[in-house]
Amino acid sequence: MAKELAKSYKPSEFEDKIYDFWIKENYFHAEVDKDKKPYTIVMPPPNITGQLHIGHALDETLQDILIRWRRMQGYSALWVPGTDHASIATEAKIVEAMRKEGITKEDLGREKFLERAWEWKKEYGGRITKQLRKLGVSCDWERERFTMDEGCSDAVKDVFVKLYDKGLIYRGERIINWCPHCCTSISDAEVDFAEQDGSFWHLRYPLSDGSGYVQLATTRPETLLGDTAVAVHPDDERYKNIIGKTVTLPIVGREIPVVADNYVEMDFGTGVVKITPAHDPNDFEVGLRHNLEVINVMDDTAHMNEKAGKYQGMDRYECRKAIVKELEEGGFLVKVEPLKHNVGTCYRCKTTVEPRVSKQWFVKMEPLAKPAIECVRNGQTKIIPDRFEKVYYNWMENIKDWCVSRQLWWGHRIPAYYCEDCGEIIVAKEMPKVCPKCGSEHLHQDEDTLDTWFSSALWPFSTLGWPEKTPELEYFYPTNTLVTGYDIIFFWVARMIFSALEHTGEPPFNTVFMHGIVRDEQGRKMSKSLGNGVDPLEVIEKYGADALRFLLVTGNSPGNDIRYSEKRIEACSNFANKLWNAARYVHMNIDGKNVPNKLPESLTTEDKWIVSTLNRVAKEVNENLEKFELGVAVQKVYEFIWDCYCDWYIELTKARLFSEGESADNARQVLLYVLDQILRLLHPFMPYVTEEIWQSFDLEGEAVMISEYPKYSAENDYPEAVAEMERVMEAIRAIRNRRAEMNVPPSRKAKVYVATKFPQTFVNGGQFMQKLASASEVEVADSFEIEGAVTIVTADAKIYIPMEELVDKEKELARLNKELEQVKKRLAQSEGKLNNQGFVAKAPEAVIEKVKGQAEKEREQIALIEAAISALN
RNA sequence: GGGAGCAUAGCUCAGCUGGGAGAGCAUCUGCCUUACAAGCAGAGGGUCAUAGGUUCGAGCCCUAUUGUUCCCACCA
Repeated sequence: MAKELAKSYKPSEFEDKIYDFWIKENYFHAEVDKDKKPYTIVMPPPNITGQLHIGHALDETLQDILIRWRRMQGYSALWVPGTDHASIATEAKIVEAMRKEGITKEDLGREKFLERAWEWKKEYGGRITKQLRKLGVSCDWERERFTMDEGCSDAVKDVFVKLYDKGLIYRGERIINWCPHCCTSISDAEVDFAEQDGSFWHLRYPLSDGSGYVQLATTRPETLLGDTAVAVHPDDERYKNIIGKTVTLPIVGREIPVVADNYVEMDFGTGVVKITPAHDPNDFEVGLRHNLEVINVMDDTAHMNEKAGKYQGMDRYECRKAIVKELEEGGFLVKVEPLKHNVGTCYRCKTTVEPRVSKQWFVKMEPLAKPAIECVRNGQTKIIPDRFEKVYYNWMENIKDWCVSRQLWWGHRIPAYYCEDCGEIIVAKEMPKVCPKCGSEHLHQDEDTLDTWFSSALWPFSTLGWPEKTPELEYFYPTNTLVTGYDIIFFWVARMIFSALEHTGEPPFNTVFMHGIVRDEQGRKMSKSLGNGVDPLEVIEKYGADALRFLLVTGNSPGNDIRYSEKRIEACSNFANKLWNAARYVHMNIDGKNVPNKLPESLTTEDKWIVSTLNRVAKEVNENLEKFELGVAVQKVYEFIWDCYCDWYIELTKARLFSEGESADNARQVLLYVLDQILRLLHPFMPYVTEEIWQSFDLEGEAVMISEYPKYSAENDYPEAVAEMERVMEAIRAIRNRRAEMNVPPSRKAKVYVATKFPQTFVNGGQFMQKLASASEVEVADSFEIEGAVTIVTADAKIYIPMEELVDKEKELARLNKELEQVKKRLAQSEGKLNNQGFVAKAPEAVIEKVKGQAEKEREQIALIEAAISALN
């Protein structure tokens, strides 16, 4: 590893090298270790079809921060990576590729198709995990899993069989959402509703007895071909007399009944609804209640089928046009009005879904949902932020059965077998040799595969070896934290919870840490169609992974969206550069001097100040991380490094390092010690640059990533030194402030007189005032009688700077008066509180004391300023 | 129709259990001070959406209103 630091910070020159080093040393690997406490995260498996996008970057960064932090705290920290087979998405990609070659799935056949799919997986499946590595993720690659690997597939079969045996999986003919493009059923959760401009066609259906007609309206005239009734509300006086009669379906000529059903809203439209049980979920329900015939008029691709008569072969939208035309010609069309309405679309391909009756496998949800609700309600699993618990309950409490079968080939084939002779259905992990009922050898497996989410639902335990009782499962399960976006609560989080409870008897994780999505600079969702996506790999190339990670975590609060901006990432990169240069400063001062990495015996006030501040920051950062306030934690680390260490402490050491001796030696030790602690504190957030810097020093241990994370220690807390240092710092700031206001260049030094009740503090601090406040000399006493000087009043000191020619008496008076006003205002506030009976009676003691202290300081300041004013007059 | 989030400096956002409003960027001023000009030192800029309420005390808690984003359900 590098033993010296390059002149400038160039992340691209060392990030890959550092990652290889970690891998080579096997630091990411976690073992069952009874001497340590386990900490486990399972990675939400990215789709094998996927390319790394900024959303992954956010998700992985948050996980990596948590896992690195816990690892450094001494946990056996396991982060299980893996990928998802993504049945629909992957199959669609492969089919598309084949289409370009002019072949279809059917041309190839199932076997050959799957061979091709596995080939594809082999070629592209590793792409995304390679990209993940660029981010610096410290997951245990030895334990990488795939949802279709042997173990996960076994878990899937096991679960399916168990649920079936318990009666929680059944096969039935129901109305489901069908995607005519993907040619498969999809679950309710996979339907996205989108508002579309449509039309409302008002139609007239003649009564069969010739006594008139009923008028109704529809947004889907083509489904008329499948109508098997019209419905009215049972209490609707207008239509009481026609209930039980029949109407004759225009064009088709079929006689269909008028039924009465509560589903119809009297106030909407004409109060008459056409009923198409095969193509509308509500109509399907009505159909069940009235024993209506179900006539499916479309095929798999939403083209009209033989039931559509002369319209057979037409696409549903062509058919719509044709039907409308014919209705119009036949005098059945009353009017057309424009209408905005919500249309269900496939979440993968955005094609309008076609509700359709078909035979599918379902998971019975109610019995599974109950314990899953309880598990969150009683706090076994906590969702952060907790507002998402409401979303979770809402979904779980209104859940419908889950359609899990898919008419796809790529995925887990349903372990159900049918006897061709007696029709027996056998659900088992392996195909039986003969039918257990009739002994026939003619069996075949169900053609369908399972919803991708069926296997993802098992991910937290299937990846740890379940259903085998592995040592890993025993030790690392239940997992600790699940980090994911709020957009997949239903798809994934909810399903993992009920699956885990059902199959392992325990919740899959104790905390769900939700994050938002990454938006562009204008706050828009990043999407392919908008072309506003940011490629994380390009960002890494340009600014480094550390800067990207830092961007994603700063200002991040649980559950909230964040915006990406070029400006912000520059700021993050500048921060890494700042740290880099601070490290170079330390090198410059310690190289070749054999500086031990520990605190020296005797510490100066500024040493104690920086050590104490570090100590307190470490305490707070740990607390924030415990509470998943990662954005707050990183902010504190940032401020400590930039403001405390760089802008103050390093500057403070310059005076000491200027002259050699014990004080200089001690300063070197403190500089190094604090830098080491800083690198550890920052490491989970910016792993690469901290490691590169850490390795450039000769520190005890192998790597910062496996060093111990800083924590609070009482012995490193020096409250008095902190108070003293702050007095001096306040004075320095005040002097700088005045000089800046007066446009005095730093090169122009001036003698400084400090009148104070803390003489020793300012005598010690004098050297800093010389260095940092352009003082030529500092004199300290109880009081001074100085004419014609600039007067600066701080809480603990009255400072005079004689700069006669620069002092404009009028201006100085004006400034002092302004300051006097401000302090008086504050005093009035403080006294107001103290004179308030309620405040004194009810406020906590500490708060009252604080206000008293403030008031006292303010009175002193007022006296000092008034004295300065009268001295000028 | 039901629910949730957000509204704080010109911009993007923090603000932990109520106890004297913060950062980054932008703007302005002065500095190449031997780690860093990707920097240093300063300055200006806020009725914390509006109106009530609770409290000794509200950016924070409660109610209503407005604007905005999102989720769920879905009306034919």
